[in-house]
Amino acid sequence: MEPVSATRHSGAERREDILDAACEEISTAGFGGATTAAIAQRAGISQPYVFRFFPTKKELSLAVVDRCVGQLLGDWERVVPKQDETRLQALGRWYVEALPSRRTQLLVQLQAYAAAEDPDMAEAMRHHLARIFRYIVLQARRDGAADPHADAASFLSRGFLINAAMAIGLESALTPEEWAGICAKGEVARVEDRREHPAA
Amino acid sequence: MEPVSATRHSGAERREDILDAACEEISTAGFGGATTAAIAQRAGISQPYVFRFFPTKKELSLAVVDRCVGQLLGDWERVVPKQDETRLQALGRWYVEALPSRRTQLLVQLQAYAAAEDPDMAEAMRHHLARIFRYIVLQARRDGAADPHADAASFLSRGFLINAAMAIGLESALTPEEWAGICAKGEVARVEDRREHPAA
DNA sequence: TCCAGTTGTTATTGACTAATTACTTCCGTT
DNA sequence: AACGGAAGTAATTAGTCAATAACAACTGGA
Repeated sequence: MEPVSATRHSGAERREDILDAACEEISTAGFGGATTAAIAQRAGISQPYVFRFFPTKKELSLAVVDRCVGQLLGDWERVVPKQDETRLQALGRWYVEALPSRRTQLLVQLQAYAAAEDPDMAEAMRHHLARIFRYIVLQARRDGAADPHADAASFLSRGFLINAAMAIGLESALTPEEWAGICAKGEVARVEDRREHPAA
Repeated sequence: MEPVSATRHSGAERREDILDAACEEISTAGFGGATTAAIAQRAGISQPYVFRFFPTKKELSLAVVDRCVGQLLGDWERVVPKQDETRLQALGRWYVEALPSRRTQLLVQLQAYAAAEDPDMAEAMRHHLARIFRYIVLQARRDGAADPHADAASFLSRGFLINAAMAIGLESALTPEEWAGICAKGEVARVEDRREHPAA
């Protein structure tokens, strides 16, 4: 199973390690706050070695967003609707079910919108958002939706709310029913009747 | 009109100046990226003087989010529904119409979700999100909505999408009709049929 | 006029960070 | 066995940033 050497990896492997580590760091610290030192340490390499694969931090950043959006769309490709379930419903169900395991992936995207002061990042996100929107519209169309664009926009909106709520730890501050209410398009639990700091 | 001295201001005035400047800087650079030097320069004072009013950058940050959320709710209080318009529809209309003038205010909130690695910021945003959600539910209830929580969650979701889209400059990359489609709950224009980089 | 409180600045520091340079270590090939 | 390329590190640097300390100037009142 793979080379005997425990330390030396191939360039391609290291690149993936770095991207993995960068996703983790960026998901919490943001694109500006994540340091190449922390990314390197998490990847198990020295800080300067990062620059062997990505000439600047910015190129690494753009590679990270591209990867996360690609993973999201890749995940969605593999979602199969259950019986009596539309494609959009299946995507929505997956979104909530896979939330814990895809936390990093989604938080990186939130960070990317926040980092849009950089024109290159903004352009990248316009591109990626168009990709995602396009995919959702396609599925809505296959579902035979009367207004695929409206349904897609609503679906997308809910995703943004969920991402933001997840970022501030609302899922662990709410009861499962309340959290399900936030995620669902229909029923929503009575969040506003709780005390101001439910987690305290 | 006010003291003759062009340079010296009262403490209360300076505090407001600093908060104004901090909002501007944070809206683009983020909470981590905004520097006290840039904030001070924008406010027309020296960098160390900022710390006379806010002992740490973190306290300034929390004051900024509190201010922006307060402004949003304050703005909403002043919205009056037109004829044949529900309260929620009026709030939504205001949101889109006031977008250019309230850009900073809304971007700061996006930045706040991204800065939620800090537990204090996360707790503050849970608190603020609850306030906002509570207010929307109240209006939906007054409208006689069948499911005020569901309507409020949908309304809130749309706001998150709009904020993120605004952050990446989607409004200026789209035709007015397309942009209106993103903002509206009903009709949505065919964004996905455009070329990948519409602004280029 | 002098005092005390408020307004404000300059200079500095210690910590941190992206990026560069120069060097070393390992492995497959001939 | 030795050579060339790939994998990887240590040391450093120039710049940035939040926060502190010390000092200066203005203002209103007794």
